[in-house]
Amino acid sequence: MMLDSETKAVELPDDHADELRLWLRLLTCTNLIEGEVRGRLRERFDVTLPRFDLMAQLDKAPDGMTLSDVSKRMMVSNGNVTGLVERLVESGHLDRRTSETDRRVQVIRLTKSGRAEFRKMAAEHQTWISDMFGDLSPKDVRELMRLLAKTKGSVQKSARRRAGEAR
Amino acid sequence: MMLDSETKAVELPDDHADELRLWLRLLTCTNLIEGEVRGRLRERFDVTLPRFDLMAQLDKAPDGMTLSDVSKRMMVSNGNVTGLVERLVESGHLDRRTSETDRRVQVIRLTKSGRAEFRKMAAEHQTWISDMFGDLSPKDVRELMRLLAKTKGSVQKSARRRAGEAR
DNA sequence: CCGAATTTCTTTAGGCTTCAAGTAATTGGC
DNA sequence: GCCAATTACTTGAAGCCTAAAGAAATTCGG
Repeated sequence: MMLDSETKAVELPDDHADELRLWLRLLTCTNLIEGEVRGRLRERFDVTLPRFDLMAQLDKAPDGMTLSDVSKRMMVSNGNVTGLVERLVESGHLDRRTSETDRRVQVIRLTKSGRAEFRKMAAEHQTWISDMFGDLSPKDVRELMRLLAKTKGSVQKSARRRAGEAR
Repeated sequence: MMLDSETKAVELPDDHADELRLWLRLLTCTNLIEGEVRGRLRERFDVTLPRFDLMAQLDKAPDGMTLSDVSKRMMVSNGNVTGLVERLVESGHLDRRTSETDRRVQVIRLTKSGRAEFRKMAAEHQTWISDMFGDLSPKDVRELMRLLAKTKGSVQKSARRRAGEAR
């Protein structure tokens, strides 16, 4: 049983409604943006969001990444990455080779043309995002960054608590 | 952003990097929470998140909803709802009938047992969310709500601009 | 009334995603 | 060296999801 050492003096009688509303609003915002990005990527470049995300990871790693690295970074399952990579190699965006030192490991990189194509997409993508956040002042942006960082930490702590319980 | 290795890396004057970082952080937070909720729903109730979300919509509508209503509320495609509803009717959680006044329309409701099961899940779900946001003060929560509302408005405005352009 | 346009839902094809089980390669204790 | 455990990835089954095309019912202008 988990006990919080920092006990709040008075907790309102189990009112968790605010947090729930916050979560729903967070989800709505993300879905709105994600849907918009998805649609624009398809419309402008005929590419899916997962493909774009994978290429974005690889663009930051000139020496390539293993499938496990990608899986962790993208927070998706291993099997998922296998399929995604398969299709991107097929279409010539990715290059894949078995590691010299560990034959279990597959190292993937962007091909030259894959990288060029990604850079074009990324530049436009960034302007879309900037446009979508257009109404927020620089101060709003900073404040949101701060609060989301705090949120992330809080969620991770909670997730660790749960993972710990499962022992 | 880095340019081609042959070219010199240049920071463009109109820098949108902050907004991009904000978007990535927002996405990370949402994914973390969503993944956690997904895992707990599966573990505790052997139910998927989309099923839970659909039941949540119906719980708020005692008189039922049409598939189109659900589709709009959940921000997913029509065809998606068709399949989701099919499986939930199959499992006895939902009741589905054709509207008396318009035979194109399907009205779906929670069954008695479906509602009971949902209420149990929802109660626990709310405590998970509350726990995950546990490190945020009431003031943080309010501030996040405010900023996300502003963000939502900004994104919708941008989306309308795009939709308008497509004429 | 008639037919064109619209609305509601379903179907289809393809892709994404997870979990769980399986295979292959490596590591580490003995 | 040997073999059990671990790690990296793949496969398979099921479900989720979208866009696009299609079917059925309704609405509305003329």
